[in-house]
Amino acid sequence: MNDFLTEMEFVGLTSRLKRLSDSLLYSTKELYKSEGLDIEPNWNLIFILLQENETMTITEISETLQFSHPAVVKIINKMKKNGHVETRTDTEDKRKQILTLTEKAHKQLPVFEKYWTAGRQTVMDLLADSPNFLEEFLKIEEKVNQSDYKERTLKNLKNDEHSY
Amino acid sequence: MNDFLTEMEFVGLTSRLKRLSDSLLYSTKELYKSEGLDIEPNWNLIFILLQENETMTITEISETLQFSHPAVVKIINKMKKNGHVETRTDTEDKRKQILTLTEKAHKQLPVFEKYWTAGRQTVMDLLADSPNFLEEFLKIEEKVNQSDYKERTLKNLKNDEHSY
DNA sequence: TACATTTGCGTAACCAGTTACTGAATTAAA
DNA sequence: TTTAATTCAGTAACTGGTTACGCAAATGTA
Repeated sequence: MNDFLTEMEFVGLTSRLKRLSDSLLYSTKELYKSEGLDIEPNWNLIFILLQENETMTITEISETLQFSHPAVVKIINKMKKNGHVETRTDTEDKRKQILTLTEKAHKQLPVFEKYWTAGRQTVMDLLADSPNFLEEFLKIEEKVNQSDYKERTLKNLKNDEHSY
Repeated sequence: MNDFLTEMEFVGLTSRLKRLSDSLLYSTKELYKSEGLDIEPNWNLIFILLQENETMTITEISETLQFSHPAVVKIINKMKKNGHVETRTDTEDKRKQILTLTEKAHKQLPVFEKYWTAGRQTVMDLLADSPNFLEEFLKIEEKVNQSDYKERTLKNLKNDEHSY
């Protein structure tokens, strides 16, 4: 493959992560498009949540997925436009939007699920030769969560200065 | 942490990859901003390439980094605006833009390199408890390169249908 | 009870990438 | 040698995410 970013080892990792994540994203979009499904990547997560919980609010979803709330607003607006999600304002707390799956969504779910199952299988295939990947990836996430790139780098910078 | 995406195992992986990649990206931007450096994430890759090769074209860089060429055009335009890169059209092939680092860039490089070294140290720290990560990540990249998510999922879909 | 603070969510502007298209220069082929 | 095909780079429009800001509703407090 002769990949410059791979040769860079630690330096290239961030870009490689983005490259892989983008590649999966665009490929998923293409898959749905070519198969004529009017859904998008990530929607499966919302579908799963709304199946499990019946009703949820924007904030609940954004906290569960650890997305910013405007991101969830955008996704939900698209799903409303496509007729997969309905909203009504909570009568007790009029700030809240109660989200539910529509009849149409429930009807189409079995079809969607075929694709999601195949997709899950793909991820399993991709990970087949990388038995420690999920576990080690989680460790990285936890570390970043605990202290992010900026904090860590500033600390390293300080340490380097002291080492004269 | 109680992360829904992690609980989803294979289903959540794509989103987790994006989450981590975004987190690193935004954190890097913030670092440079807070330290008053007028550079951006990824520019280090261009700097390294232009140090190693003296001159390169847009296409050469986009192939080396495996970015689309419009992405490189955008980055280079910013770097030109900041006075770190100069361009001139190749006299032999007037389509090509010859890119070089400016005097200013060379002058500032030692400062930048302090930050890049500290950043590389951060990535090493993040990977410290994940000794197989780079190796296994590479395997995933190679697999995706060889046959992407869409292709694999369509194949899985077909297999599932046959298994009635 | 009035007022300050917090919360929920919508909008705007931005960001780093993508694909699709274009035009000009080069190269290949008739 | 003319014409067709390819290549290089730039622009436009879009994507899924982000932060920053504002408004209205709910909650806490003097």
